[in-house]
Amino acid sequence: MIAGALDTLAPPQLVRERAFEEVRDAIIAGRIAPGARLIERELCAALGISRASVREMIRRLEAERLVSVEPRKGPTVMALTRKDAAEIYEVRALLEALLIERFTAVASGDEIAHLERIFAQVRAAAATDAVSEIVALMLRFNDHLVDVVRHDVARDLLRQLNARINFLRIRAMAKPGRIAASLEEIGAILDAVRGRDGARAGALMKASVEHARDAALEQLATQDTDRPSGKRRGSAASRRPTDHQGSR
Amino acid sequence: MIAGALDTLAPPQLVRERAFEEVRDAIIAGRIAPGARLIERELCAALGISRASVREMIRRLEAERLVSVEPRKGPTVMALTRKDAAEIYEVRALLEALLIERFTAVASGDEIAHLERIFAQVRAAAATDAVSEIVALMLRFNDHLVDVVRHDVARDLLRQLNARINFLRIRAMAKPGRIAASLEEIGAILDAVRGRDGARAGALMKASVEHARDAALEQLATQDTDRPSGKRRGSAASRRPTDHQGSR
DNA sequence: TGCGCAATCTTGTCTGACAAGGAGACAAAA
DNA sequence: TTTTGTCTCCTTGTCAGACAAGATTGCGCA
Repeated sequence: MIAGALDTLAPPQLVRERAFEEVRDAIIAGRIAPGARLIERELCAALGISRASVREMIRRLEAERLVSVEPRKGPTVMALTRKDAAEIYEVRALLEALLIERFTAVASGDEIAHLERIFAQVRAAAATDAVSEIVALMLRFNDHLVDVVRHDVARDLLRQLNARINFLRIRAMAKPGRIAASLEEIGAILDAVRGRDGARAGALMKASVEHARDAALEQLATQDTDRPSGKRRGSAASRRPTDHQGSR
Repeated sequence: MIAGALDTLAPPQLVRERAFEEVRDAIIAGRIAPGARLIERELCAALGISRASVREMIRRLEAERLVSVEPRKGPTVMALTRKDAAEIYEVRALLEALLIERFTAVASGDEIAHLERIFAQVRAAAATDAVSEIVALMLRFNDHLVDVVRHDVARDLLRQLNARINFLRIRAMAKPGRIAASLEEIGAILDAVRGRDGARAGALMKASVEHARDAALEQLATQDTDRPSGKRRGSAASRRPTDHQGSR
């Protein structure tokens, strides 16, 4: 039996896939500003691919709500409204609570130890104030939960939601005191996990994400204009041209 | 000032949009069998559109998990595994509980009355055993909740999840006794809503969806093969050709 | 019966084309 | 000066056709 000794071969990367990942990453990292238009020609030139492939990629960005497309106007990078952000955090709270609760019920000692190892990395990153590093590690924390719990649906949904708020999470985490609060909350969650108290771990997780939401909304409060209501256009970022320089 | 007197015009229906809706409806209604391959050329012919449009539509079906695409093999209609179904119901339970709880907190008397009117329609349909009618009305029940609560994120996610399990819901609802049980549960939920007891309404909703899940899984238990594991192909439906006859 | 190879499909990608909707510039009219 | 009409340019939506390379299938052969 060879199974286990070899990894399955990575399927040949399709042009449209790589293009999607490239643009998605640029959007969630904020390298393309919210509100910026994505013009097919420019994408073709920047990525070196044909319009057909660009358009297929855009359909996917659209379905994942990373861009919004108005017919005959083309896609613009989605600008997160305050309301969207609040809703995403709410759903995240539910899903992550579910995951940690399940995890507490089914994880082996090793798996819990691995979770704690990730937490240690988060703390290490926190010591250096590497904010986006911290957020990235917290995503790995999540990944471990879904890996263990094997909840594909929750994983997909969280991936989608996290992509939309990634930038906001980083901004929120940069708030003074936020890192320390986060660490403490996660510590408490891990205590509950160690004590195999799933209900408690779930409740703590839910509360933790809701705190994160509050911090994020405060960040947004200063300069966000709730609903992009009808007529008004050109709110700062939206007329800036797309910015591809960051991508290889 | 004219604003407010007029509604914004509906955007012109794009070919790719109509095609998407057509195929999506065929899939969720089961007119195209799970596992069936969707061949581009056949879709072009059946829908009377070009390959480019077909391919853009497929990207969206893919993102919504209605088809799964393997590179260079093309899309096949997603076959719901037992595990997927269980997970979808779990997330649905969380989201719908959230919605009914919010609804209970914010709904006006009129809005509650409208919910009860929809429930009356469900009961009417139940009297005639029109199973798919019942499920459709229950979706409208949901729609009313999200309309009132205005939770766009939850609405999107539920729409996506419901599309994937629609067919299963219908099958589960056909089980003897299931309709009566459902009606009773919804009745209890409405009582809680009327009494403005959000926590109770949420808990009842969660339990109700979980009951539905159990019924659905029983339906699936009889003939489902959990994971489509690697090599094995051609499990009954998957070699059946696509079936477009139902669509205009 | 089982295997290997060639013929046939099918997908992935590119190119080029064209109609029609949107946006901005500019001139004419009130 | 503000409003309206017109023109031009840009961009999207859609189509047709082409071709390489990976998948399938069926057939002949052992």
